[in-house]
Amino acid sequence: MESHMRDEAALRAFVEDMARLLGDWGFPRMAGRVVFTLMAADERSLTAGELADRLGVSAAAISGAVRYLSQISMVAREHVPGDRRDRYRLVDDSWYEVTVAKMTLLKTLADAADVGAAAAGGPGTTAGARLAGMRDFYTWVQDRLPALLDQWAAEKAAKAD
Amino acid sequence: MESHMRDEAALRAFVEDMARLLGDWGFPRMAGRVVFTLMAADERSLTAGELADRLGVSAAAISGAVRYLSQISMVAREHVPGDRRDRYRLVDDSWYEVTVAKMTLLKTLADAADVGAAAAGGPGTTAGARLAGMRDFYTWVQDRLPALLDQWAAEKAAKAD
DNA sequence: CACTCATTTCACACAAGTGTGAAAGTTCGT
DNA sequence: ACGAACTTTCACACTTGTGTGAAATGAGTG
Repeated sequence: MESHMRDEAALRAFVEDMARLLGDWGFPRMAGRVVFTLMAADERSLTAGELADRLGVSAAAISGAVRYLSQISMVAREHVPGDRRDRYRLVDDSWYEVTVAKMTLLKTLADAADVGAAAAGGPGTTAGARLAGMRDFYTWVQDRLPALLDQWAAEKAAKAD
Repeated sequence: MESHMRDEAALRAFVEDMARLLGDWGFPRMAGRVVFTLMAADERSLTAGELADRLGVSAAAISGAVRYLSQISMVAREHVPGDRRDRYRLVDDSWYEVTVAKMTLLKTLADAADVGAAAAGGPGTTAGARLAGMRDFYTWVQDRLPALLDQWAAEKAAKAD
């Protein structure tokens, strides 16, 4: 049946697309490739060698990428005793986690805007009022995001029944 | 009164911080500096020369930045007749607009995930199900963002009464 | 302990982005 | 039309990120 056929060429293109997309957003390209190779894998985990093979890149590139991804808790390293190879596994819902993590940017923006508003002379000045407005917007959005994400989790759980 | 004093040094630091922050997210640094110099200005608009002076950068750098910012509709160029200098003004709520614009990324991500899910063999496969989950998440968030932003606009309008 | 396979580190090449100075192009006032 | 003020374009230097091959390190096996 067609719907159960893996289109390897299309998947490679997909991985590359996503890596480029994340790359535009400041995410290291190779790390993006690794994440989406794992996403696109039917196996639960892959070795560094498998990742290198599927991506056609050097072992060194994989090494750097998985180190980065481990640090930010996006992949887990599984050391199987009795095997020289480490296995790498995606942390559950890692793209969800990434999204959440990226949202800390909102707090950073809000904080910076607050500092700027004060430096501009407070809300009594044109610039101060403008920067305070920016701060309020990002603060407001940030405050409401957790509830939004909870709602997603709840709907997903309901669907799974 | 202290609260009406501009702290120029702190504002320059603020501008640089924000530019670096946006830079990490794929936004051109100099364009970021220009945006936040305008945000931090009490004047409604600034000339290229004023921007260059305040930032301590070359006129060429300003030229490139405002061209970029005009293209993405973040600053408006105001050509005052009888004056050789162009004036640059922030489009209202431009940081809000930027945020909204960036959210188109969610659709791009969802679309790419959909393609990936199909290439992986559909929801019957491990990878296909995983990618479909990613697609569903981004689609869901994207669907709910407009309402969230409308709510902000409504609350802001209510406060302004 | 020596052997072998897997991973990491390192120096390098290559590509992309960033900002500058100088020259060229525009626009207004006279 | 000329000159002055302002802006844009261009070639260059500098920095940063990216991935490679080769050497070094680490881990299991006989």
